[in-house]
Formats: sequence, structure tokens, C-alpha cells
Amino acid sequence: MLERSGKSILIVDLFLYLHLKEIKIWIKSNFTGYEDLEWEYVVLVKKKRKYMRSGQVTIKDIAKELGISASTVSRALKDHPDISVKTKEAVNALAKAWHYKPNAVALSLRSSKSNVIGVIIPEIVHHFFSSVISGIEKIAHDGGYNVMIFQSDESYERELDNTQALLSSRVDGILVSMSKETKDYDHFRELRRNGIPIVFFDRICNELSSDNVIVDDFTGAFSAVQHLIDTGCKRIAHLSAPQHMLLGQNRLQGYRQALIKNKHKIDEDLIIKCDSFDEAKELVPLLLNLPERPDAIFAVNELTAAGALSVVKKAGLRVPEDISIIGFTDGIVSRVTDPALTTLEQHGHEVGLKATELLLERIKDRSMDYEPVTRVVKTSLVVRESTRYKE
Amino acid sequence: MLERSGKSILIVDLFLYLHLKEIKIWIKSNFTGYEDLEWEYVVLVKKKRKYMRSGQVTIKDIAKELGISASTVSRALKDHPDISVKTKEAVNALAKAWHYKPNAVALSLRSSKSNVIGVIIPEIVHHFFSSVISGIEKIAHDGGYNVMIFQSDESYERELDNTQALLSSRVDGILVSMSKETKDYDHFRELRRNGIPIVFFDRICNELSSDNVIVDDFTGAFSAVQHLIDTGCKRIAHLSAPQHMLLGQNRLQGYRQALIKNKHKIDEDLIIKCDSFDEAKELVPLLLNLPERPDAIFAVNELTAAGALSVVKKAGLRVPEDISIIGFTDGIVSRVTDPALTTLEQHGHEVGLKATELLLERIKDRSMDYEPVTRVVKTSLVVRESTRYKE
DNA sequence: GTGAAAGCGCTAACAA
DNA sequence: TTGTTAGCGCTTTCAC
Repeated sequence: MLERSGKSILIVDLFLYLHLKEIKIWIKSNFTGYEDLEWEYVVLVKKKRKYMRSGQVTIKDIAKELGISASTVSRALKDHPDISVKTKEAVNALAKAWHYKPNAVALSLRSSKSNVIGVIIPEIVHHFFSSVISGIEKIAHDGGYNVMIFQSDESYERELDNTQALLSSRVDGILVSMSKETKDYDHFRELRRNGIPIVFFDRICNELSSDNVIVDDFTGAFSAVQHLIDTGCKRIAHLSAPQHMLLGQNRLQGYRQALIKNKHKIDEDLIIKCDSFDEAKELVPLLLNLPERPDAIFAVNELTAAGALSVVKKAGLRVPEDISIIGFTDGIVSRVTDPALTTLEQHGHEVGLKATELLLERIKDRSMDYEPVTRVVKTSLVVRESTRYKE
Repeated sequence: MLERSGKSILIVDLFLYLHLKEIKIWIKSNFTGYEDLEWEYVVLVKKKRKYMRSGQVTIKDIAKELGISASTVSRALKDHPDISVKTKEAVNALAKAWHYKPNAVALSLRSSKSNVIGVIIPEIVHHFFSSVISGIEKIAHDGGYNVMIFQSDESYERELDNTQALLSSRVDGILVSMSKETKDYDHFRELRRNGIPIVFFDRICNELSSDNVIVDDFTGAFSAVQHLIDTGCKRIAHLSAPQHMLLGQNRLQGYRQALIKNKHKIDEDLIIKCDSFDEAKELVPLLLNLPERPDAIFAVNELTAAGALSVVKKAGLRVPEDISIIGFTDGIVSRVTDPALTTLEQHGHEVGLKATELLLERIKDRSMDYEPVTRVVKTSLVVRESTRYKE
């Protein structure tokens, strides 16, 4: 592997890919007599390892080295009972020494199973979605699957591209939270026609009879409003999400039903479409200027709640004494505002876990004839300082 | 495809995977005379499409249907000049009609190129990391690559597992931000030995001569402190990250140099290891009780800054009049606190873009003999309300 | 107990 | 202009 040739020329039969700097250090530390080595005298001879093609060791390499057949190596590696102990030992030893790693690509091709699941989400930069992914990743890896991520950026076009890429990649299953733009669902039907199971989460679609995992928006909203009523609030406003999103509808319904159940009258002036920090800054002042101003605000997400909080405080009103505020959480924002916001925990991680568990079941089943199910992840009320104490 | 057999039995030669409900609707809407169809009378005969094996259409399927060879189909699909227009048209038409999608797995196997890049990050649920991923995803997809995500959960063990999975998957390149636990780097060397280029970002390592993309921690910290000095602060405390992290060292150095440059003396009592919301709640009170209390706090990240803010306010001190606070941002927290926090924007998205660009260059190059480079993403000072106005 | 051969889907060199 | 063949890495019959 190392031989001297000529006066001060060192020939390195190099089969490792290393940076030049590291090679120098490696030579100096592994071979005596070259401590004073000057770089200029080193000649690098790049050579592939015998039998080694694309960088990584293959079963064939091991077979050739040991003078046995590839199939024997394959069997030895999976501890097949037919193979003699001797052979097994030799194979395993060499595989370890040579850092053999099965080629997942070849396995996929042979078995028509990629052990990859694809995920399409609107935006990763969103605490809720990133926690979902974190849950997905956990279950997937425990089950031997890898996770491929695709962002739709809330664009239908990109979502379409993503499904095509997923189809090409031959993923074993797909998790989807739809973009806001999506109104046509043929791309999802195509996936199913190809036998790829899909589980939708959070942003689901009623027109598709599919597996779903959703947050319990209705009950969450209901209990938010119930909490406000229980703590003495009379006029409760709702900052809502767009109504073409199921989530927006359900939360609004929860709000309405809670009022009805408690025999409060519903004032449509107190319901406004407002679902971002900046929108809250703009629209909440209008609510405060109402002849009979609200004494509580239920916001559809935490950033909107934070925006509302900031407006209310600037107006010189106290929270929660004058106005209670409650949000629907997907992050840490609620913990750091002053006062900290009471919210409904959405458990994104849990959504990810549940959705992936369901998907893996479907993948295992193979048959596409199951009855679609919808699993619900419960929200939980986290009482902090932006709502009053129970009387 | 549809034929009547017996009295009211409908035989459907089914080659599409659909849910039962949808099949019913499909039959009713596509065939007259079955409007009053009762489900019980439908017999489903599951049959694979002729020539179609694993669900998806292959080149072979098209070849057989058209009575030509697979290679001709392959060439026609890539618009090879040798192929006659007629053949091309026929092939393309059928490919489209049958929704042919090239099998990426087969392509990978053949070309030893998976068009996948792997990403290892400590935690997705972190605004900084998720915005990095968002940047990665963008560049990767524009370059025709898919992205596989792995979380190390700050665990060395899991990081090791991840590199093994990456090796098996034969990804074309890897982006890594190391776990806090990682002190041994052989697993990364092994990746390189196998010819897989790696680019590290944010959490990098000096012992490895590798490509890096980092945030300009030193200059960021320096300008944070400079800003505090410019606005009249005299005793500036630093809530720092652990010193075994390069990031922690660099920010501390920036802090020190800014003080030195401005001829402030460095008080070691004002430097404490404290890098989370809860730690700030616990430790900042000690700072405030110092005989000469600080009049400014530079926190190593935004959550720590938020914690400090909350403590300072609870102690009855005004921000920024009595104490200025500045953070190092990776999220929206700074915008929603009261007062909103002045911070250094870290530009995670940018880090993702730069790192991926660099990685794709390396993948294109193939040769591993390049000189490693370190690219720096500049931070920018965002002045909000938690620091005083310039005098 | 082991080997030879075929095939997963695709492409490219070589033939015709 | 098109077809044949071989091979990417692996597994799995079927032989011996």
C-alpha cells in the first residue's frame, strides 16, 4: 500500500476519499520516517479498491474476495439456516471490516418497496407543522421508514409538482396537509389509483373519502368559549379563520354552539375574519370601539391572540380584568407574552404520530379496500394569565 | 370491460384501486341502466392490467402495447434524434394516457445517483432549523433533488444511526447541523470516505476540515453590544450559551471585543451561562441583585431574552429605561413580547439556501479534492423597543 | 450447503 | 431507425 520509489517520492495508493490536508496528517502519523515529509514529494495515485465500483462495498465485492457466490453472501448476511457457520463468520467479518451497507436503492427496486414515506405540507416554518413533522419522523424511523419532505408553499401548482415527484420516487405512502389554494383533488386520486395510501392531516378535504387525522377544532373552540363564560365573560368576540377552511368552520361552530348552550345571544358584529398578528393590530381596535365593547376575545390562533393582546393593552385596558383573551396555540408565543396567554394546546406532535401510525398500518395492509377512518386528536385547555379565575 | 352476467350481477373488471364507495358512484355515473344498482349485486374481479405489475406503468408496458422494444421507448421519451417522429408521437401519447412516470428507484440504481440529499438536524421544532429546512427544500427542488429529513434530537447515538441510514439510502450529499452531544466525528469521516459530500451549517466543527455555512456570530454579538453602548449602556451582562459550542464561544468573543474596543472593562460576574427561557427566570434575578446591577442584558437567543425581560419587568424595572435587553433571534417571539425585543436576525432561510447551493456544487464536482470553504451569512440588527434610542 | 440464473426498471454500447 | 444485450445490487427459486 505504501512504497518508496526514487529518492524522496512517496507513492500513496489512495482508495480513500480524503481532503489533502488530512492525507498529509494521516501519512505523518501512520508511517515512521516521514515526519519531515514535504507535501511536494507526495504523489497521489487515485485507485479504486479492487472490485469496488461506486464507492460503496457490495455483496459482489465480498463474494469475490472470499471466493464464494453472491447468493451465499446474501444468505449469510441474513443468517439463513442453510449456510455453514464458517461461511457466515467469514462473510460477517469481512462485511464489518469493509463497512458493508446494503444498498437501499437496489432493495427498493427488487421489492417494489422504498421504505420511504412522503410528506406534503404548506410550510415548514410554522410551529404546528414542524411539530407534526417531528412526530412523523419519530414513528417513521422507528418503523424503518425514511421521510421525504415537500413544501407546497400554499400553492396548488407546487402541490401538484410534489405529487408527481412522489409518484416518481415510488414512496410507500404519503401524508398530506393541503394548501389553502387546493380546490381540485384529482392529483390525490391519482396517487390512490397507483396504490399509494394517503393519510390527510389537519387540512383535510370532505370530498375525498380518505383517512384523516384532525385536531378537534369544534370541541376545542367550544371549551375555549365555555371557559370564558365560566369565568364571567358576557360579550365574547371571535377572531376567525377564512370559512373555506374546514378548520375555520369548525372553530366558528364551536364558538356558536357554546354560546347557544349557555343561552348567550350571538352577536354577528363580534365575529370577524382575522387570523394574523398584523390583521389583529388593524381590526381589533374596531371591536374595542363598538358601543358595547366585548369583554372577551377568542382568537383562532396564538399570533392573532398576541396581536389582540397588544392592541388591548395599548388601549389602556387591563387583561384579564377588563378583557379576557384566549387563543388556539401552536407554539411558544403564548408563554412569552405579558400576561401569558390562555390557549388550547393543539398537540401537533401527536397529530404526526397518529397520522404516521395510521399510514404504516395502511402500507402493511396493501389492500386498498379498507373503510377510511378519521382520527381525532383532542385539544387541551391551558389556563394561563390572560383569562380570569373561575369565580 | 363491463358485461352483464345472470340476472342482476354486474361484473367489473377492476384494475383501478379505488375505495368501494367511489366505485359505486363511478359505476352509477358511467353506465346507464345501473342507476338503481344495489351494492350486493356487484361482483368485483380484481385484475391487474395486462403487462402491469407493481401498480405503476413501466417502459416495458408501453413497449409491449406498441409492439416495439423497451430501448426505443426509452429513447423516444427522451426525444433522442434517432427515433422517428411517428414512434415518438405514439410513445408519448401512450405514456401520457397511461400516466407513465419514470421509476426514480431504477434510475438511481443504474446511475448510482439518487437525486436525494439528506439533512440531519438536532430538532425540527425550532424556528431557526425549520427555516433552514425551508431554504434547503427550495434550492434542492429547483435543482431536481428531493430532501430526506433526519432528527438527531441532540443525541449522538441517533446522529450515528442517521448517518448509517443515509449511507444505506445512497444519498448524493448531506447537510448537517451537529447535535450538542457530538464530540466524535468518525461517522462524518466515514461518509466522506464513501465519496458523499457534506456541508455543515450553524453547528459546525473545527476539527473536521469541511465545508461550512455559518451565521456570523462574532460580528452579530459585537454589533449587539456596540448598539447597547451607543445607546448609553454602561454595565452590560451576557447570558451565554455553553462554551463547548463554537456558537457560544463566538458570541462571547464578540461581546468581549466590543467592550474592549470601547474601553469598557470586562466584569466576569456579568457573564453567566444561561440559554433558555426557564434558566433566565432562575438566574437573571441574581444579576439584578448584584451590588452594581447591570443596565443592559445581551442574551444568546430570543427565548432567553424573553425570560430576562419577564424577570426584569417583575422586579419593577422599566425596559429599556432602566435596563436594555437585546437578543439573538430565531423566531417571532421577539415581535410579540412587550416591549418588542431588539435582536439580531439570523436569517435561517438564507443559511439553508447557501448550504444547499454549496452542496449541489460539490455533488456536481464529484472530485473530493476541493479546498473546503466556509461561507458566512451576515446577521442584521433589528431595533425594536427593548433598547434605548440613540442619544 | 452452495451456485447459477432470472428479474426488479432503465439505459447505453453495440449490432443490424 | 430500431433491437439486443448487459448490467446497476440484491434476492430467490431451482438445481446439484
